[in-house]
Amino acid sequence: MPELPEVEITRRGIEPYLTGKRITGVRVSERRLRWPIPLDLAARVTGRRIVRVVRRGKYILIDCSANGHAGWLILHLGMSGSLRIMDARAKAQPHEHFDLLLGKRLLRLRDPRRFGAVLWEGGEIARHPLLAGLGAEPLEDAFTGKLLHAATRSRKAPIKLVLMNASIVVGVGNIYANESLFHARIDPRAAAGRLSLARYEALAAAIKSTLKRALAAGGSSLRDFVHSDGSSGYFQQQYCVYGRTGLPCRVCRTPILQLRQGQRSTFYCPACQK
DNA sequence: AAAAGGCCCTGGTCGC
DNA sequence: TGCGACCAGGGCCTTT
Repeated sequence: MPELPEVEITRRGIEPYLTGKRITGVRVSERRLRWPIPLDLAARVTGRRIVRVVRRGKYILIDCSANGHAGWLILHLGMSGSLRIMDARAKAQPHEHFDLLLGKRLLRLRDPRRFGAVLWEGGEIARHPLLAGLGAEPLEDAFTGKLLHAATRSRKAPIKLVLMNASIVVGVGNIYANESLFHARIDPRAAAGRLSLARYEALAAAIKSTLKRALAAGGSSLRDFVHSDGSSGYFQQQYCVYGRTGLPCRVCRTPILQLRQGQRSTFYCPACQK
C-alpha cells in the first residue's frame, strides 16, 4: 500500500538508526517474498558499515559500499510492508520475515502479503534491473509538465494508467493518481497523448502538491517511528475522490463516480474533471 | 512499441 | 456462526 510519501517517511524514520552503523547479521524467517531473499545475503552484508539510506521510487536503498566495493541492500515494501527499528532482543511476530541486525538494535520488515522484497546489488545500483527502467522522481525539479507532455506524445492509454506507469513517473500509486487528477481537473479517461502542455503543467503541479501534502501529514509520525506499531498504512488525510464513490464532490457537490481502469478502481468527479 | 491481462499474496468485508 | 467469494494493491511478466 505504501506510495512514495509513505516510503519516504519510512526512509527518514529509519535513516538515523542506520547511517554509520555496522551490520552484524541478518535473520530470515520467511524467504518467499516478491522474490526470494538471496541465500547468500548474510555473507554479503555482515560486517559492512552503512553509508547512507536513499530512496528511488518506492525502493529504499541502503548503501553499504566500502573502499571502492559497491554494495546495496534493496528494500521494497510492496503493498503491506513496513519497517521498524527494534531492540535486538525483540522476538519476531507472525509476518515479520526479515531483520537486519545492527548490534543492539535491528531493522525489521513486517509484510503480511509478502509483495515486498529484500535484495542485494553488488555493482552499480542504478543499473539494477529493477531500477534501470524507472522514470522521473516527481518531487525533483526535473519533473515538469514539459517532461510529462514529451513522454506521452505517442500514448493513447488513459492518463490515469500512464501516471501509474513507473517507467514514466515513479511513486504515484492508485490513491495519489486519483487525487492528483482531481486537483488538476483532468478526466482520468483522457488519452494521454491528447492532453495539452498546459494541462500537463497543471498535472505535474498537482502531483507535487498532493505528494508533499501527504509527506507533511506523515512527518508527524516520524518522532514515534521506533515506538509506533509500524502498520501506519496511509496517513490520516482527507481524500477528495479516492474511496468516495457516491459522496458529494468537495468542490461542486456532484456525486463522485467510480470505474475500473486496468483492473484498478478509479474515482473522479464528472463535473470538475473534463 | 504499446496495451492489456495475469500473477504473486493475505487480511478484511460481505452475502448467504 | 461459518464459509466462500471477492476486493485491495505494486509491478513484473507474458501475450496480443
